[in-house]
Amino acid sequence: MAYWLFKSEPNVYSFGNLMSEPDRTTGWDGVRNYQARNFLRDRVQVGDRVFFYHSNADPPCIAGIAEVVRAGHPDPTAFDPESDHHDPKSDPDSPTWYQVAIRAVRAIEPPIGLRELGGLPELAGMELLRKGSRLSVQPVTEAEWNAILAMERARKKAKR
DNA sequence: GCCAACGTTGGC
DNA sequence: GCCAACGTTGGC
Repeated sequence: MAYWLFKSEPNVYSFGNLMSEPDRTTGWDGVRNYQARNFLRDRVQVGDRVFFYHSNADPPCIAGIAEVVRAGHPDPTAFDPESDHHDPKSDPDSPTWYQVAIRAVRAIEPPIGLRELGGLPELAGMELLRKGSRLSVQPVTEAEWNAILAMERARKKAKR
């Protein structure tokens, strides 16, 4: 099992939106970056865990955890002229863009802000924290994943 | 709103 | 293949 971080702007699609879906599941469509596409197509597997990150939010934060319920398959919005993500150059016989399906596992409440993450020494090499990082689907190491969950537990404990 | 960092496009 | 111009991302 591998770990990932998926970015979404909450005013477009939030973790709350995912929780409200039938079966709390959605297709992660609309990714139009080749590096992110390669991860979705080739690397993300059923059972992998995902941090759901809110970008362009106040504050930017990890808002929840999801699991992958379907591995990479062609993104149907690329072929839909009505979609904002329509790509007329993508050939259905050789699709350019891929999606996976994810299901919400649980919210992280309150969310863990980017600034909190920046204070964790274990995350010094994390892609999310790299200046200028824009990758919307990014791998998370097991050490990074565990450090973030440990911070969440420590926070709960401190509140009691 | 600003702007740095980044990815893509297209002329050459 | 180079690289300038452009559009986008995303924190602040």
